[in-house]
Parts: sequence; structure tokens; C-alpha cells
Amino acid sequence: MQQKLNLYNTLTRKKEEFEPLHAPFVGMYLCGPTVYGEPHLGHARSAVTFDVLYRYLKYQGYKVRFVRNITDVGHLENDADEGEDKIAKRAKLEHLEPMEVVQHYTNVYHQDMDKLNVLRPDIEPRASGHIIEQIEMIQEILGNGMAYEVNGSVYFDVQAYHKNNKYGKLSGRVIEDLMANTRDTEGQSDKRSPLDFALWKKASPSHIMRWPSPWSDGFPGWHLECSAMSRKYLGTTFDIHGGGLDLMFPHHECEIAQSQASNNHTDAAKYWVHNNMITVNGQKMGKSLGNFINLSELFSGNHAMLEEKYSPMTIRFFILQAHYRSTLDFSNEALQAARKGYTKLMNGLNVLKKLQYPEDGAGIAPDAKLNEDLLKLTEDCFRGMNDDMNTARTIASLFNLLKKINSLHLGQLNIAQLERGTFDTIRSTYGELVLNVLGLQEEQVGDMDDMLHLVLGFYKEAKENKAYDKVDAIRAELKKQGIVIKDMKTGIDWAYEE
RNA sequence: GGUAACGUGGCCGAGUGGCUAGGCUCAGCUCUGCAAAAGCUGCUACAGCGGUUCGAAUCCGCUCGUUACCUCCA
Repeated sequence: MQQKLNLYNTLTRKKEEFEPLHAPFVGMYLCGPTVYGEPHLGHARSAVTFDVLYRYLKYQGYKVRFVRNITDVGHLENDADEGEDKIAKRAKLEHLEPMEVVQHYTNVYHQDMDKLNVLRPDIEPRASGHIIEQIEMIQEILGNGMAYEVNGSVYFDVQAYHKNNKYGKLSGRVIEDLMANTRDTEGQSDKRSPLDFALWKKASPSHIMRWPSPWSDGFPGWHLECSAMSRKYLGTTFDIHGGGLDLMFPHHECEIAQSQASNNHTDAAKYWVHNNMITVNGQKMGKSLGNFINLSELFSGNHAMLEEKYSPMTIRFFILQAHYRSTLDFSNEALQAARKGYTKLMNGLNVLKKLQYPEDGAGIAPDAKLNEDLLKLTEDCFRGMNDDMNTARTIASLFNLLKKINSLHLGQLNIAQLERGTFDTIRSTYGELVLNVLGLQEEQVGDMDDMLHLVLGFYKEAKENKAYDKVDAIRAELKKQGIVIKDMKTGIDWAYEE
């Protein structure tokens, strides 16, 4: 059995056993959102994927420092020199201060992530709050001869860097190919080479967001903030750097270059982890294609592509049912299936709460084979997690375990046939994986047991009196509340409707 | 054009050489006043062609198809 977590490292293109640099401490950085618009399903996937990694590492006993930034400056519309800052553009459109835009969409992001039960990071730094650190880093890179200043702007010199380093090591790009295929800047740029990227940009007179620097009043380049902030809070080398696959090039490639060219002289992170994209009809969901669905639209059902609204936990389960490195295709059918699967898993949690291990032993001998099988199922759950965080496999194993749990509840299997230890292991594994690691939570009203106990009393009475019209009425009323009655040999119980 | 992936049953989606993925859907059975729930059983698979192998969805080659990155994107 794989005891240890294995992670696919984009840098080596291999699954590697996770070994922290300074156990038990783990440093983890995730590229957060640029807060100029509503978060969509793609943001959710990235956040949920690394939330599960964060949770699982903590579950394994590591002391994790998780940093996820907020990009509030420097992210330009395009690579051209006249590219507009995304946030400034939005601010102009809505007649707001840029920081109002930033605050608004940061709040929305937090609210949506809270709904998805994504844990808040330990540190959530903003790019605009770390201008000094970014300037320092630029000075280091200039000092090491791998950047140059032109007209108040500073650019990273990719070719100078490439002499002693390998630009393209993360994304697998070949610099010569990039040179041959990159669009010509037609002499309009200050850059020496189209591959070079901005570390500092001089602000045009109309540009609102600006800070003083040794070179000009201006603003930092997009790639720089992650390098500066990850170093400040996690050190020159840390364990895990995450992000969406679309950030691999150029963003993460540039981060590595900046880190190597600064006084760090490291790749920044030991493990580079990338989640794949969400697709719609096989095409990437993205801003440029205009086929993205905001989280608020998913939660409310208010979007032309949506047949109904989908709860946050349905979304979370939908994301977790696929492996994070596969593309995941959006469809109403898939989300409806996810909703039912999620509910089934949560009903299992309620069943488990009610199961009691018989104290008297009841004189029944434990079934060795059964115990072995059940323990194997619990191990399978972890085997899935350890194999590159394969939550799809973990969930499949949980469903296998759930069948057994339901059989115990139904009396088809006798709890007394289990060893006490087996029973406890099942209960804790199922509960902790579902709630703490996968981060799924109950969405329905919490403790309805007391109230339902009363109703079920009436139900039982009506049944015993064969007052079936009354029985049917109770069932119908509860069904309206999303509760279904389960008549079993062993008694009457309830469950959420799937 | 360059680079990297992918193509699994009605739908979604795991699975890198031999051992049941799983969820949803559909059909049947058990239970049941009727249901529901749950359990059990079944139904459709590995794009095509060739090769390696005792044995391939899994390795190799070719063909077809799809996508991503190379410009902002999680």
C-alpha cells in the first residue's frame, strides 16, 4: 500500500513522493484570483483542488502555511505596451476607485469560496501591498545582469538568463522555437526581445494605479508579485506551488526565471502542481470565449445554460469526482448526477451516526473475512488520496464502503460480526475523509432528528392503525421538505431525498 | 506552424500489462398495504488499423477525431 502522498510534479513530469523540505512544516503557495470580475467555475476548481491538498496535508499532521494571493495590480489586458490594467479598466467602466473594484470582487470571491467550504489561506497577501518587496527583487535581478531598464521600465532579459539557466524548463518550451514563433513587436516595444517580460512598467499619464520607484512612477509586472510574496512568506524555496494549467506558461515559467535570476537562485518551489481546466462542450471555459458560468449564477440557476440551480456542495462534489489533472466537462446532466451522489454520501454520514456497536457482544463470532474486506475498503480510500490526490478514486472507495454501512444499518450484515476496531475505523475513516479532507458538509438544516422523531411517531401510529391515507399524507408533506421516510424491518428512519 | 495532452459503455468519470472502479440513467429481484429508501442482479466500453507480448483499454507505430498552451485566462 502506498503510505505516502505522491504528487505529480510538473517540473519533472513525474509522480514523486511528497517529502517536505523542513518537515513537519509545509509551505504552499497558490496563485489566487485577479479581482476584476465575478469568480466562475474555473476559479472554483483551482480553489477546491488546492483546498483538498491543504486539508489532506493538515490531516496527515503537517504544519502547513498556505499562502494564496490576491492580484490587485499589474495584470494587463494584453502583452502590448499600451495594454490596460484589468482593474483600472473595470474601475473606469463603473466609475469607481480601483480599490473599490478590488474590495468588491475580493469580497465576492471570499463569499463564494466560503460557500464552497474552501478554507481561507493562512496568509492572503495583495500585490499592491508588496511594492517594496517587488522593487527589491527587481534590483537583485538588475544587479545580476538579467534585466535592463528602458525609458523608466524594466524588463527581464530572457536571453541573458538563458545563457546559464534554462528558460522553458517548466513548460517544456524550447526557447529557439519561441523566438521563431513569437509575434514580432514591430519595433513599438521597448523590449529587446519579444520573449522579455516586464518587471516594472512606467505609468502613462492616464494610468491611475502608480507607485514611485527608482526607475519611474509606475507599477510592477504581473509575474513578479507571486515571486516577491511567496519569498517573503515562505522563503526562497518552499514545498508546493499551485495554479491552473493555463498559468504554467508564461506566468509560472517567469516566476522560476525571476527566482533563479534574483538572489534566491532557486526554482522557488520543489513541487509545481497544476489543475486542469473545466470545459463546456469540450471547449475550455474561459473569459476570452465568453462561455464561463459564474458561481453566483450556478448557485441561483440564473443562466441560460442552466436547467436548475446547483448548490455549492453539488459543485464541490462535481469537481472532486474527477481527477484534478483531467479536464472536466460541464453539463446539466453531470451536475444533476453529482447532486444525487453528494446526497447519497451525506446520507451515509447520518446512517453512521446512528449505528451503535453492541456493548454486550451478543455472542456472535467476528467474521474474519468480512473484517478484512472492510478494512481493505478503508485503505482503498487513502490509496486513492495518496496516488496524486485522486479524489475520484477515493470517492469510489467511499461508495463501496457506504454499501457495507447501509447493509449494517439494514440488518443485512450484523455489526457484531465486526471487530470493535474495524467498526471504529470505518466510522472515523468515512467521517473524516468526507468532512475534513474532501471538505463536504451538510447543506440541509442541521439537527432535525428531534423534530422528525415526533413526526415519525405519528407515522408509526398511523401505520399500525392501518390509516393509510394519513400515512400517505405524512409522507407527502415530508417529501416537500426534501425528507423521505424509510420503512425497514428494523424500524422507521428518514433520509434526505436524492 | 511549434509544443503538450486526450479519444472508455446512454451520460459523467477512474484505471499505465493479467485481478469489480464509482456515480447518474435504464430493467429485474428482495423488502413492502402501495411506495420510497437500501441491498442484490443485469444491460450497453475501452476511436480505427497494425505491431510487441503467453496476455493490452493500458506499451510501440500509423490513420482519423478533439482539445490546450504558444496573447489575458484558474
